[in-house]
Amino acid sequence: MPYPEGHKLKIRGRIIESAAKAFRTNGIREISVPVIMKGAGLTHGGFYSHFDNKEQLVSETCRYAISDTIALLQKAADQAGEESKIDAVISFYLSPYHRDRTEIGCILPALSGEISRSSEEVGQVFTQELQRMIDFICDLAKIDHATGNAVISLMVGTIVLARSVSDPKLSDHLLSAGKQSAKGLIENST
Amino acid sequence: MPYPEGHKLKIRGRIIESAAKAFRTNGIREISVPVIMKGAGLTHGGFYSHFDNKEQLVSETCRYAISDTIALLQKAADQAGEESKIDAVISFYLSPYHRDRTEIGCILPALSGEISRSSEEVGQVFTQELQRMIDFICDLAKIDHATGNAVISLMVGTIVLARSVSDPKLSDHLLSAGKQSAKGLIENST
DNA sequence: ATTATCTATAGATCTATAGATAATGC
DNA sequence: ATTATCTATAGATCTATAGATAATGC
Repeated sequence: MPYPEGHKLKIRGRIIESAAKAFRTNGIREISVPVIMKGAGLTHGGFYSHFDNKEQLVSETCRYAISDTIALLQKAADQAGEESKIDAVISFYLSPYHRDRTEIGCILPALSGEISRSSEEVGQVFTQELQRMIDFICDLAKIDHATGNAVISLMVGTIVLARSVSDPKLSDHLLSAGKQSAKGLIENST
Repeated sequence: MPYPEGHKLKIRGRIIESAAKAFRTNGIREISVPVIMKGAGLTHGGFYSHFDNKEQLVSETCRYAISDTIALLQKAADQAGEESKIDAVISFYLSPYHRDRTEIGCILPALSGEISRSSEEVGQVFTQELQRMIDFICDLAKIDHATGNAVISLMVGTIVLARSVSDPKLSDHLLSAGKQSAKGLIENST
């Protein structure tokens, strides 16, 4: 067996990480395979020995990136007291920090538009991972699924708009209005 | 003066309409100038006598498309009784019909991701038009701006997710949860 | 000896431009 | 005579592939 055990898998992981970062910042269709490979320290020719095509990379990156975000939110929850875990998660998600750091942020607001125009396979991965994210929020806030769905929709929509708007004041207002209303939805359901 | 009065302006309008339809369905970066021009019954060479570049078309199309959506929502409001105007607007926006007809629907959920990566000029047009949409909702529901912001964010986020998800049942749940919560937010604010 | 990565390239786009042609009002 | 549109093309991408080269374990 040439090359160390799991070498290829490690490289594959690095390609996905590079893709996640590039997609989050620039969108899926705007980032080329050569750019992704360069981000992983490789040349573009080798890409096709790791993935069948770009679409397959998109779906694997989608899974990786949403898991990554759930872990990030979990960390925010872990740092808060029992009573305020869900508040901490919402406050982090709807913070200016998260709005401004697309390169490490949630892909739901950044890439949903493109994902809705992607293949069935990408849609299925997205659905699965979104479901996990909804469950995470419902468990944490101890709310029913209907409220959980609405809270996630509100969080995603708020970041979508806050990132699109060129007026910083309006953007901040969108964030704080979203935060207040998300917490309101949760309180009114329990 | 060759060609009838306002001929060029009419053609220009047709290019924007064609762009609006194509962008809504396929996204901005995925649609080429030749395809847009074909949709307007023209060849691609003439495009640059109407617009400086593709970016300029994007910003004009953005303004046109959001105005168009506000008019559509106004129509939904007009058809409802005084007490239920805002409900009619929310119900239309969060209907399966609107979710499934991206080609005539609101561009906020469809194109915000790409718009946040567009030029400053596009961002400004978007901001102005979003502001008009927020005002429209606030006036109609007689709510403060904070609640209006959250209601729009919730509406946009709900459609974004409902369109990305491959499971029709989850998609429907997202719509009805969004609808219920949007109405709840409005009731609790007045 | 075997596998991963790189080099080079085919073929298909894309935006944008220059110059030719067609369509109108005078 | 004047303006709008079309034809043709330059130059820069993009995805994907084929074959050469480099890197490892035996």
